[in-house]
Amino acid sequence: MSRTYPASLPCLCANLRRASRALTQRYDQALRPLDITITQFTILQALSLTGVVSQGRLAEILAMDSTTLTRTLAIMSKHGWILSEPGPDRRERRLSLSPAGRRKFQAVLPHWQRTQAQLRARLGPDRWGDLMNAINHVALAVTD
Amino acid sequence: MSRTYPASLPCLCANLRRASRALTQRYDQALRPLDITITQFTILQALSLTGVVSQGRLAEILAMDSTTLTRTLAIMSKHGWILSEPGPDRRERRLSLSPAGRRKFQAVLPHWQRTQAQLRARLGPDRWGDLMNAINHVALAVTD
DNA sequence: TCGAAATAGATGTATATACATCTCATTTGC
DNA sequence: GCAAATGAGATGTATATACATCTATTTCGA
Repeated sequence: MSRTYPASLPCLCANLRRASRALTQRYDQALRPLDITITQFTILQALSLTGVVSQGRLAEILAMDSTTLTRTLAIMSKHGWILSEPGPDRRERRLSLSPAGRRKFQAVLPHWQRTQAQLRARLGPDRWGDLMNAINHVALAVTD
Repeated sequence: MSRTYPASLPCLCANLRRASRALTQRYDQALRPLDITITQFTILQALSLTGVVSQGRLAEILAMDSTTLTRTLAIMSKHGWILSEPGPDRRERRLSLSPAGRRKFQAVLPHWQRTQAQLRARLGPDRWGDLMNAINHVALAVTD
């Protein structure tokens, strides 16, 4: 065990949560000057990939409770980044990026990219790829 | 991309956070009958491994802001699980498990173990080991 | 030695997260 | 066709998380 950091705890969840906190702090720090969090940027990115999508489906994609999304979308809507229209099924909200949301996404993109690139360089492309595979496999294994 | 779940987002942090949410939900669900969260159990486990430790050092071990720990420890202290005494340096708090904390940890341990074992079986021991390595490597790479 | 700088943790505030429960809309069984 | 069951999302509440700032203590430099 190093002075400042133990190699591992016995719990996979604890270790994953620790890595998640560390990474989140790093990304949030990089995005702070742009007044957006990695949580919010992730939603911009997801919407930019999916196009129009219901809140429930977006929650599924992010393995996030749909009611959590309600709160975060409220914050993002205050910034004018989100379009939310009732669908043909009028219980559901059909979400998409507003023009301001697209602009915001484009503005933040290079900062996000720089942060990813730094981390990728530090880990090496092999470890990076393995990591991406592994964590997505976990998410899958847990979800279904 | 499956119907209910996309293989991957382009952002490492987004994917790690997604896996973290999914895993946390799974562990929390398993521990719910015992009235404890995986966050709190992780602190019991960490204290059981370290013995007496300062709040700052514990925060370092968990890659968690020390002030975050203040809030979670307050909840755990209400349950009587935590001993907190001033150290020789009287700014710092020297934390350890109370007898009730040790009992709680022992009581929860088998439930945590069962959850881990299920997940490990599902992932396979190779993937499990790779995953543990990879995520701890990320935490290290980000932290120093 | 004494004042300045640094450090440990507490507190105020904002976001992130999920569950229980509620409302309203849709689907389903008869 | 209608009552019951289901489903989508909103709201109340509790925990998790971090940053800015504050207080109390310690350390450090002249």
